[in-house]
Amino acid sequence: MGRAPCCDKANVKKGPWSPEEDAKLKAYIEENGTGGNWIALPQKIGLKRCGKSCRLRWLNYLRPNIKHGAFSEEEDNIICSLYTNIGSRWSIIAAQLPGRTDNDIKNYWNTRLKKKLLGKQRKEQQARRASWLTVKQEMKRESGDYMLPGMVSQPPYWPQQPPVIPFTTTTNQDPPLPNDQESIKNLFIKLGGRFSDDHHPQSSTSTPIPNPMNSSRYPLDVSFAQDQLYENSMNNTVSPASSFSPINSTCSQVTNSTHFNTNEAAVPNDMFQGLDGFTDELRELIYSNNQQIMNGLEGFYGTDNMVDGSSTTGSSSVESSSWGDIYSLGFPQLVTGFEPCQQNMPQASTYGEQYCTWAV
DNA sequence: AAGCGCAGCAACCGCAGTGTT
DNA sequence: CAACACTGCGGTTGCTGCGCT
Repeated sequence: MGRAPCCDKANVKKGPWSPEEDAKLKAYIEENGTGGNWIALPQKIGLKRCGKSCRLRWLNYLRPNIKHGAFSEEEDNIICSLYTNIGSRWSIIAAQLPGRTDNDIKNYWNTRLKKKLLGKQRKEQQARRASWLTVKQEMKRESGDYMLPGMVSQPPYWPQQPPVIPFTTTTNQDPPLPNDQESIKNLFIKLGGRFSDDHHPQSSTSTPIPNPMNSSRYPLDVSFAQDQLYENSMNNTVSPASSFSPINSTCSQVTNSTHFNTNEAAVPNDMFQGLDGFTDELRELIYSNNQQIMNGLEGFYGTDNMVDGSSTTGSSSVESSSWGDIYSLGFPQLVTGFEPCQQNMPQASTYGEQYCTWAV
């Protein structure tokens, strides 16, 4: 049994609003407010409109300070970044962009941004494929047929170098575009986040970890000792996901805790300080979203594979999720910070000191 | 100039969550 | 505590304008 309709559909006007209707609605709300009852509102002012329609018209068009027109580069970046972290929570994304409505952002994403980013991604995939073929030919030429039986001839999914986790639309191979980096940084600053290149406080309980990376490429103070991670994972006390990811904890547990597992993995207290400035809601969303991804990864890899990092088909699990191709675009995610660590685990000892830096 | 296809945007629909009785 | 009313949200639809042939 469905819900009763919110209004008598036979007696309500549908379609575009006329200037007269707009004027009536605007004048009434500016004078009296909505009265907390949208359903009754159209009758009060003599509009043959559904209350929901009035609400939508007000929120998306008539409300003061609504910003119409082209989106800026910074707005693009914010939308993309938040979308990859929290998904299609348009109202929350809109809350970060004053003057923009959720409907506006949704339309903009569906009609332009999505295409723009997917086009970019396609180009990058082609470039990667081309460069892999070149490398493969080069290696063949230099050392003959080096493939052992059973080895899979395919491009390595994981980067062999410590990962760059940019706040941009670029892939992990590309340096972040300064503007993108800057704009997202501005958002985090606006939300109260702290950046490693703002200042470098070491919390009294944190382990001083030398970071070989250029800090400007790792905007948040969220370093983690990868060797330690690997050891803890191999000890199999807790799965890697639960051992150091915030996703199995509440925000407060994460931000207040020094240890994420039972094996004395000293994780700096400020590991997730970049999230401090987010609203609780936004943080919860980011955490829970990444938990979903991680659950997906665990399901795909199996816990054992996640521990020993032996899976060879990792890329598809994320890319085939409902989040689709967008996830491989390289926007900041907790999980993408995690994945490269997993990949590098088997080589961790050969790298010596190697660190996985998280972008949030 | 007319027809067609496409992109962008406004508006609608239905479900889920929350408050009230 | 259940039923109902209302709001908020995200997905989808359909209209409109523009460019191309």
